[in-house]
Formats: sequence, structure tokens, C-alpha cells
Amino acid sequence: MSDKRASGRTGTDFIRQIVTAHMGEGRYEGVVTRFPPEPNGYLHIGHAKSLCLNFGIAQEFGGRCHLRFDDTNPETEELEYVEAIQGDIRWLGFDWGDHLYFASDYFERMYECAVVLVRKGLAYVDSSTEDEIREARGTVTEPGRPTRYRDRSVEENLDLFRRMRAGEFADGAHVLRGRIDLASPNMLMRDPVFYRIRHAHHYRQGDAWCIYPLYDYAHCLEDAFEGVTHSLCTLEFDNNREIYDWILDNVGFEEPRTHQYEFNRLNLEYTVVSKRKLRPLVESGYLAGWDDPRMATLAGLRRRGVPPEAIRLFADMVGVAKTESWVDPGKLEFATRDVLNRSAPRVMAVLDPLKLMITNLDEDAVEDLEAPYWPEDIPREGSRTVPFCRELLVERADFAEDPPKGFRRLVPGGEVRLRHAYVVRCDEVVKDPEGRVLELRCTYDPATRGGTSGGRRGIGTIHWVSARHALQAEVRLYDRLFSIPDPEELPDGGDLTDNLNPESLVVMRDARVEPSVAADAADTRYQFERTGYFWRDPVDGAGDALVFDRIVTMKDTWGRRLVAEPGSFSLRGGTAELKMETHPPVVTATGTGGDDVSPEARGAAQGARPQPSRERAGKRRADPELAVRMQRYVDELGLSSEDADVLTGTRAFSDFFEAALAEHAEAAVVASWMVNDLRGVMQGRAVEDLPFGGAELGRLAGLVGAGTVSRRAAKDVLAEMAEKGGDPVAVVARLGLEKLDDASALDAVVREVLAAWPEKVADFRAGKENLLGLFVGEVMKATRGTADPKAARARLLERLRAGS
RNA sequence: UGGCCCGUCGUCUAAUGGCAGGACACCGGUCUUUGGAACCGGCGGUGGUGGUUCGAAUCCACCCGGGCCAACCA
Repeated sequence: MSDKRASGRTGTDFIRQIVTAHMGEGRYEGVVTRFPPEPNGYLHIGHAKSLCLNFGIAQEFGGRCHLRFDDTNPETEELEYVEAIQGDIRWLGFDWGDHLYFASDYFERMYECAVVLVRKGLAYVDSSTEDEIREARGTVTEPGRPTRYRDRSVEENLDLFRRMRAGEFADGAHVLRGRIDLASPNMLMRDPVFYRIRHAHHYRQGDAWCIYPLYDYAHCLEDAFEGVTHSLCTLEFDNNREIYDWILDNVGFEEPRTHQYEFNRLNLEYTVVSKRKLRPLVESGYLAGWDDPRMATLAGLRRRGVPPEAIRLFADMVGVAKTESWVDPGKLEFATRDVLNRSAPRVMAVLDPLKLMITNLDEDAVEDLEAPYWPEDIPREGSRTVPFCRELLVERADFAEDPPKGFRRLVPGGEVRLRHAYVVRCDEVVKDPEGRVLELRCTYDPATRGGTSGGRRGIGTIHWVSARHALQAEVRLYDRLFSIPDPEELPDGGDLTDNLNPESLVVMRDARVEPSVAADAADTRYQFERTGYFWRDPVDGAGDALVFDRIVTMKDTWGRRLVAEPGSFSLRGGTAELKMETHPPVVTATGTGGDDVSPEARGAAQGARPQPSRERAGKRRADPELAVRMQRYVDELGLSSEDADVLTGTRAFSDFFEAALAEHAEAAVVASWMVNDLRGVMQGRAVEDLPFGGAELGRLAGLVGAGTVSRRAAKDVLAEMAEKGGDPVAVVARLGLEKLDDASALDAVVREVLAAWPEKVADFRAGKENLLGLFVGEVMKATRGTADPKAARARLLERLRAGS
């Protein structure tokens, strides 16, 4: 395994930063991630993000990514899904090599781990009913209570657990629970169930087992067994991390072991991925299946023709963070167009044909025109011939008798260029008795062969096919399945179908495609010029029938304009987009979820005084001495009540403060160090676990007060003390952080800094004065924080002003 | 309501005490044999109030808002 990072994209998201840090410090030999699907459904776009993250990190860091089926629930899992999932992952472009695993293969080892916990008294067999257990677990505000089985002996637990495995009991008769903490504020720690009895047939294990482990127990062990280093999951598993660590630590896995990190899952607007919610749509036949091209499943996207590269690009664009995100599907569309623009040959197809007769051409004349597959800005070679003759078909939407302003297509008496062919003029419009346009009679200008303009300016271009030569085809125009950004936001008493976009599928049954496509591979992705990207439907278009799916529309600046001009129409634009304009999406039905705060609430927030925290107030009630101290800090020491509140949050913190005060009597200064700085370096530790005491902090404050150390450098000293302990005087000496008092030395640094940033200096002199912070920062950096920032600032200003 | 997580342009995401940047979307322009692509420009943001600091999106406190957790699902 190489420790060199693979070349290519190196993201800077927080997970990659953690991995980078771990690799830098040599914590693991190599990065091992995993993608752990449960084989009970199809993968969707959200899984794609996780796949890109896990496999991407493995690739970038020269590690590996396991594919592990998390098949611990025999009642929902099937072989069909494990095969489909593997196909989807390969299609997306990822390879797990030899590292294919199944959680069910670990059942024996998991059982042994459970025995270890039972022997340690950390797990017990509970024979309560499911309802009893739930009821005894308490609520988020009330602690749980033990059931009467919690204190069974180790021997009895061992015996019962063995017999559970042996099949002596019925489903639900007993469970194995962790013996952790029934009062934990984290509900998952209230003696979670590790094993349950299910006499069910497992698709891989058959009837070998009748006890099955639950997620929280199984997942961390699976990771640990495989030597996973970074176990990435979505935000909602945040609460599960505590149990993840508890089990691994208590089973005996030592550092460096796997750890769990949570990132934000992908939410796509206008789509739903919930299996449960989508199932009725599939079963009712509204959707053609789990691979319906309108679905956000990988199977659906694949059938639709979205290239896997586009999905990977999309995942990159979306990024990874910890904020709950709702992504506009326009981003996926952009990624799709971006890939297809470079890779899809252009051909012509007419979706809604209108006859166009070239009256100055002989009936049997046929001219083969050469038409390049690529526009000039795509550096690819290749062309096909398209037959040009008397009777043509053009797009009905490309003709208007009464054109909207700015219309650049065919109008009575007007001219238009036929792509790759000739300029034609519309001489006559033939209609049926109802007034419907039947045919356009035009004359062409032979001097404009190949589409040259013949001196005309500002002329439009439309696509066409030869009526005689074109191939008949069915074209399916797909649009977003739902009409509102969050389809799961239901109207009162409504269901998902209320939010369906009625025009998510429009079928053009009598479309015509230029004849050249007959010779192409069936999986060719095309751009039908001016209408969008298409390919043959891999299911219904697999045989002789030409059935095309629209992968994505063209970006449509004209159609966008038309929205503002009622009565107009567009040939490309999605209907949902039009809808969005006419019916602004209702974000919440109740009106409670928006980001607007009522004026009253805002006013109240502004006027609110800082409140002592509930937790600290509670501590002071329990310990009257703390309350006395808080009062004294305010009355005698003159501290703000906020600072006094924080300082008296625990006895230890308050003691620490008093010890510091004994060394340095300026209460406000010491309090500030405690409240604002010390808490920052504690990193979740309790104050009594710090490797230094109050006296040291007091001395540090004294050093700053005496001018021995700048406040800035003192923060670095504090950080060093928090990490390694030590007396501040010694740390200052060791690190060489005494304050820089030499004015000429400071001036030298100031000159160096200004010389190093000539453009910024110019910008500053041109008026961008907030650049001063940059310069001060550079001086502080150059002096490792030992300069006096005020002096540096003054000197910088002097030189900056002098030079203007 | 107890605990945990999270608040940066409309959306997604950078900035790890020192220049608030990028992408999508939107608007305008150039170019164009696709109303595409490309190129140029514009719009637009640190939830609030205090505090610490020479300097705060970043550290501290409080408030507000959003999410997750009380399956023998994952």
C-alpha cells in the first residue's frame, strides 16, 4: 500500500481533513473505508454521494474501500438486491476488488463478542416483553427503570444466551441487552438491545441462526473486524456514535481502531427516495418500476441515460459538510449537460412534425448533405450525411403565424436557416378548414448551401428531417416527478400523489429522427439539436422499435423569457419550471417552518439579557457554596454576572479560578482568561483533567500584565500548556516567546511584510483599508506572535501612509 | 420538554483569529450555422445580542431558528 496520495481531486471537506491529519501523524497504516448497504432495496442518488465519498477517499489516499452488505435482518433482505446493488456500484464506476463482505458471515464472531460482554457483566438477557422494555426505557425527559431481569447472574445470562442461540425459545421470549445506563440522556445508551430471537430464514445463512444482532451492536464490530479506519455515515447516526465506541472499547478493540464520522446526506428537491413512500407509485403502475427514468434511483438514472460521470461530478459539486442540505436538481442537470455536451454527437430529430414543402425543388431530387456531428467548439471529428429533398418536416413550435417579440424562427414571409442545409423563405401557409396549420410552402435559396447565410444577418436556425427518409420514433419527454420542492410536505389529509407533476412524462408518438441513427450503437447518447439530450430506452427501445428517452433538456434561455410572456410556448423547457413561475412553491403548509421570525420574537430576542444557563443554575442550587461565590464575584470582584455564572458552573472550575486569582489579583483579567480562552483549549475535558492548575494560569496572566509576553503569544503558551502542561515561565522560555520590544527589529519586519505584498499594499493605498488586518497578521506570524500588535499596527500605518 | 448536531449569497460549499472566495441559479453583454457551448460582467451572504481581542464567520455567553434521538429497523 502506498502512502502517497493518488493524484487527482483532493477535496478539503472536514472528513478529508481528518483523514489527512490521521495519515500525517501515521495513526493508521492505510485508509480503509466501507460502503455498507442493507440489501433490502435499490440504491439511489443519496447513496451515490456516499459511494463517491467512501470510494473517493480510498482512491485519493491510496487505501481501499470495502463493499459490505449489512445483512443482519433476515426479514427484509434478499439476494436480488445484493446483485442489483453490485451492478449499480460498478455502473457508477467503483471497484471494491476482493473486498466484498457480508455482515452475516461474522455472526459467529459477533456471538463470541457478546459472550465477552456477558462475562464482563456488561450484557444481560432480558425476558421482558417488547412493550415492557419500551415502557421501562423512559422518555427523553424521564430516566428509564430497570426491568426485573437486569441483575441476573453472569452464569444465568450465559446459559440463557446459549439457549437462545440453540433455538430453545420462541421469537420475542428473550433479548440480549447491553447493561449500560438507564438514565443516560442519550436514549440509545439505555440498555440497547443487541440480539433478538427470530426464527426466520436468512437468504445467506439459511436456518443456521435464530438470533440476529441489531444495527448498533453489529455495525461497529463489522467495521472493526475488517480493519476499517474511517466509518462514514450520515448525520442521523450522530447519537449512535456513543454506543459504537462503547461496544468496541468494551469488547476490547484498542487504538488505533475504527471511528465513526457523520456527514450530511443529500436531499434533492422535487424528489423522494423513500422506498416506503415510492412503493405505491410503483405498484399502482404510475411508475414503470424502480428503474423508471423519473426515479432518483441509480437504476432509474441509468435507464434515463444520465452518464455515471455526471453523477460523480454532481457529488463533487454538492460537497460534504455537516449542515442539512437541500440541493436543487438543476445542479444534477448542469452536471449531466456538462458531460453530455462533450460526449454526445449531434443529430436532428423532430418531435412534433409539421410539413414543410420546398416548392422550388423537384419532387424526386435528393441531395446528401454532409453534417458534422460536433459543433466547432467541441474538438472532435466525424460527420454523417443527411438527405435534403422537397418534402421536409420541421418542429411545429418553430413556426408562428403571430410570433411573440424576439421570435427568431419561421413566420409567414420570413426566412430561416435549415441547420446544415439552406435558407428558406415561407411563402404560404396551408391550413385545414378548422384553421390548423397543415403545411408550410417555402422556397430555398441555392446560394446558401451548407447553411451559409448568403449575407443575411440575425437569421434564426431550425432543425429538420426529410419526410421521406426520416425514421419514425417514440420520444419520451421526462420531467421532474413532483411539482413542489419538498414532496413529502403534504397538504392536510393529502398523500404523495397530490404533489405529482402531471407532466412528468409526455410521450411524442410520432417523432421523426434523421436516418443516420439507424447505423449507431444502441447505447449512443445524442444531442437532438436544439431539443435536448436523448438515448434509446434500454428496455422498450432495445429491439427494432425506436424509443428515445430525454435525458435532460437543453438549457433554455428563450423558454425562460417566454414565461414572462403568456401565450407563448417553448420546445425545450420543463413544464415544472413553468409551474414554478405560476405557482410559487409552498414551503410549509403550517407556516411554522420558514426562516422568518415574527417581529415580536425578533424584538424579544434583541432585548433578551444573557440568562444563566439552566445547568449551571442547577449546580448552584445543589451546592450553596457555589451560589455564595457567584454573588461574591459580582459584588466584591466586580465581575459581570455572565462571567460569574460561568465561573461558578462547577466547584472545580471555581476552585481553579480562585487558585489563579491567588497568583494574579486582577479578577477581571483572570476571569476573562478563564471564560474566553481556557474553555477553548479544554477540548471537552474537565478543568481538573488539565495538565496544569489555576496557579499556572494566574502566572500566565501575570506575565502578560507585566509585559513579558504579548497576549497573542500567551494564547499559544496556553495551548502548549493545555497539551503538555508546564509552568508558563518555562514554556515561554522554551518556546522563545518573550515579547519583541526592539522598535527597529519590529520596523524591519514591517518592511519585509510590505515588500512581500506589493499588490495588497497598492490596494490598501487605493482605499481598501481592511487589508490592514492582513498586514498585522503577517507581522504577527513573522514574529510568532511576539510583536505588540498595537505597535505593529501603528508602524504599518505609518509606512503605508508615507508611501502614498 | 432532556441530550446531541447544525446555522455563511436564493441553493450547495470554502475561509481552521488576519483579503468573506468558488459553483449552481438568476440578470446583462460578446460570440455563434444549436435561443446550445464558450467567454466577459453583474446581482447577492456570515441568524440575533453582548463579550474577549489590535483584529471575530471563526473564540466565550445568552437568545432565536432548523435537524436527530424514546424499533426486538438500518
